[in-house]
Amino acid sequence: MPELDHLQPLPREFYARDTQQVARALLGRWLVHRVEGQCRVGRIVETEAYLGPGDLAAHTARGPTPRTRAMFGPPGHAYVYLIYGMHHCMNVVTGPEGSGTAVLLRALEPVVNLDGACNGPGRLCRAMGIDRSHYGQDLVGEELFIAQPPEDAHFTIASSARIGVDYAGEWAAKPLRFYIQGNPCVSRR
DNA sequence: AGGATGATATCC
DNA sequence: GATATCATCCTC
Repeated sequence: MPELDHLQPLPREFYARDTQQVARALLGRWLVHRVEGQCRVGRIVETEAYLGPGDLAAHTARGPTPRTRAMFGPPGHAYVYLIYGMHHCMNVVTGPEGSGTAVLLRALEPVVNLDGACNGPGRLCRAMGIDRSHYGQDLVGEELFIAQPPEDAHFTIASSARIGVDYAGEWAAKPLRFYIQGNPCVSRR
């Protein structure tokens, strides 16, 4: 049983970097949600980078809208949205404020208190208990955050095209999905 | 392979 | 105000 009480949020500077760098750096770190008296923890094993206006696969491709306000906000906050009327997806906002960039969290390896599957962005949010009430929430905080795990395992990072963005023209093929090679919790494809 | 299910962006 | 679309998941 890991020492859950000692887990600390990564600092704002972690997120205020190049989005692809953050997407890679998030792999292997722990997503922590303190909710309903329990601490839910999953190890991030799959991410996708969304590079802001101009990235035709990004929600911010055509500039700010009411929905994407958080994604244009300061780094280290959550951008959560509802997709297909029933699934939530969680992103962490990256880069300088106003860049409209974020990293989608796509899959976790269960560590503590995760019931059911957590591979795939919708299942991840369901298992962690994340929904739109977390929209814009500061991840440099006590309730929902990302932490350095107590012990670091070595792994290899692989990349591929992002999933579900075939409509995005030449942006669909860019290798902006990152995952821990060989990890069984990575979503299919 | 197809349906669920509702918010959102973009049109009129 | 209408409608097409969607960074998905589950069942058939």
